[in-house]
Amino acid sequence: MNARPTINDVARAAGVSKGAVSFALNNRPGLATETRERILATARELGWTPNSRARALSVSRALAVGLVMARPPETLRADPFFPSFIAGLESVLSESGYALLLQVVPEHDHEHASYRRLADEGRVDGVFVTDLHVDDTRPALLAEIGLPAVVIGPGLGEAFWPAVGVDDVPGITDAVEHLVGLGHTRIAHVAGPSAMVHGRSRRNAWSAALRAAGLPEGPCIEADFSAEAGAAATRELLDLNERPSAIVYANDLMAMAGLSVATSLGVDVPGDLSLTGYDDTELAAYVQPPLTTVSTDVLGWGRAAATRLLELIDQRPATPLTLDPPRLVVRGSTGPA
Amino acid sequence: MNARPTINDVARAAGVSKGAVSFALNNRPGLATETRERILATARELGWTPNSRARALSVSRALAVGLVMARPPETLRADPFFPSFIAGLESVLSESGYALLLQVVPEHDHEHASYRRLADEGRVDGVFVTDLHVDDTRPALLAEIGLPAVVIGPGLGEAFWPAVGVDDVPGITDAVEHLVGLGHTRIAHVAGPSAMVHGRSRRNAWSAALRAAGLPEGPCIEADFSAEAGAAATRELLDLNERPSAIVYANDLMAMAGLSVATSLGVDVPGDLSLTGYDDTELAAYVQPPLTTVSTDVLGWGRAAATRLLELIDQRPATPLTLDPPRLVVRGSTGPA
DNA sequence: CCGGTCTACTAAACCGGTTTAGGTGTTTCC
DNA sequence: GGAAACACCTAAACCGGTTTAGTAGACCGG
Repeated sequence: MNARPTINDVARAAGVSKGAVSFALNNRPGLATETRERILATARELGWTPNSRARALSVSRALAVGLVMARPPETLRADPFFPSFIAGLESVLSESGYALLLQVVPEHDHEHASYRRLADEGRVDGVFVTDLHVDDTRPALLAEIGLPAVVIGPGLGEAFWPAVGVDDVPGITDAVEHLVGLGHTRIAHVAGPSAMVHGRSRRNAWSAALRAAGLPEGPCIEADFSAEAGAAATRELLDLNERPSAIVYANDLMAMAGLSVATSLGVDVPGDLSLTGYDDTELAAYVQPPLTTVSTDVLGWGRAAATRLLELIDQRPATPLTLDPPRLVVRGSTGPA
Repeated sequence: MNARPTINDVARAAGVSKGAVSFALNNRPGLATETRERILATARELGWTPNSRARALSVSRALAVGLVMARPPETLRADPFFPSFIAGLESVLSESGYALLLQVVPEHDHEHASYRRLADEGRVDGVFVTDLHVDDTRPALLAEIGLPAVVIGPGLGEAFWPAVGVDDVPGITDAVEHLVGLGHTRIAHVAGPSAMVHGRSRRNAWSAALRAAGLPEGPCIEADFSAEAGAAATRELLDLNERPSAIVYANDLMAMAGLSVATSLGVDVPGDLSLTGYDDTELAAYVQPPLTTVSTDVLGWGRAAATRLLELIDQRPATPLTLDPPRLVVRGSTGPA
């Protein structure tokens, strides 16, 4: 039944020692070419595959890396980020024989325990850290544990911490400039939580772009990336005495919810109000009017993050990684002021 | 640095043999209470944690299970299913000390190789199978390999294959009955791929519900669960000489895209046309009008699937699992005919 | 006082690989 | 011609647990 051949079986069949087989399989020097080939042939014949459990033990490596998602499932639910990101990670990891271990913890608090456990049990050789908070304590924890980690987030200098910079500044800047070009002067922002790095950085980018255009900072409402909060924020903005003529949202979900609110209040988009999102969700192109938004190369981030983490684990020097910059996709939700 | 204490260290510190420590930690009989407690105290003192690599090797178990997602990242992107499902899996797995291993393969073809590799390398003790196709060959493959597996999908008898039945019939039935109750007689369906089990089963449910109501089968267009296809299908339906007065979509994404198409064509929803979705995506409640849809307990499926798989792996008898049935959520997108 | 049973533990094998320390037999070099 | 160098391979230790076989000592009955 479970008679998967071991390295011992191969050794016996090839008439050599266990060690010789290991040498041959990892093509290390010290074997006659003829012997090496005989061993490899035997291994192939027997259908031998390495047992990663045994290997992991003997090389003191887990041959796996971890991704901890610390959010309530509800927030996770609509996130367009993870599936693509994971696909990107996987494309690199699987080629190096690494597996991806996933953990979901309901609350931020549990996350520390989660990382510690992964490390203590020797389940992973490194981890990815996403959704970085301002003053996040995880980097310190991971440094203390000595677990290689790559942070995925905007605007972190490589010097500060091994990170894959997912720079969202240019995307937001482009969106604001696009709106400015259309003649808008009152440009509002519906932000993500200011406690989160990517919430804050998008807000700062919006603010900086307005300043650069010589415009006053429009109203800004802090939300939490959810549809509900996006809808509420939009209602609030439309209730203002001096309505904004354009709103830059920190993600598509809030933008699409906002679009519905505007429509239901009889506000014409883009006639009376222009909207932009962020993420370029699949649905964004199919709402009415189609959403102008920022498309990002999440798959590419995944690949980059995985590449960097493997380099870190193997203590190789970091190779330069090129990430496609975010790209503004202009659709129907933005128009002249 | 990496001086995590091993069972040997504990043994030495407690002045006993390695085996005794193992006995104590797995509280097996054959140790004096006093000795056992001394060992446990020492282990606690030293901060010992089990090395799951070593354990995995010696018990010939991976202590991990796998989930293979075989879809192009684009399709994966907008899927509301996976994040919640994974959260459900994790809540059960982590309690049993199992890890979840994720694989993403770009095409369906690679999936077989993927499962085989996971099994051959001894990385997992079992797997979950989702997105079942009609005439899917994976169950046969997994049976051949001898890898425990749980299929997640609608309408599969437990007898046929260890499965967690995610029955979508009642949800679709409720939707159709709701529309019938509102006086609709021409009820169309925008289906998922008929090659996929959950595409087909939802279509059959729609068809059966109409028959039960004594209504003729309305037009049905096969799509692929994507926003683009949903929009196209809707356009096609609205172009018919005899327009349907209601459309039942196989998922929310297509329904929301369809809603936008209807709106842009000047068709009033729900005045001229009623629409229902499936999934109860976060955004569904925030489009205009809010989408009537079917809410499902994806988290619960995850928990159930994980529970069943662990039972299978441990060769324990299957406990009965209660799954919350899908629930129709009536919102603004449906109204009197 | 001796053989048998029971308790409480130890020693050692084992899981399936990797890696290091030898150990042959042949070649090389002075 | 003998020692050193080398190529090629084996034996055995090791990773950190689990598990089995075995043993020392206490206890018991006759």
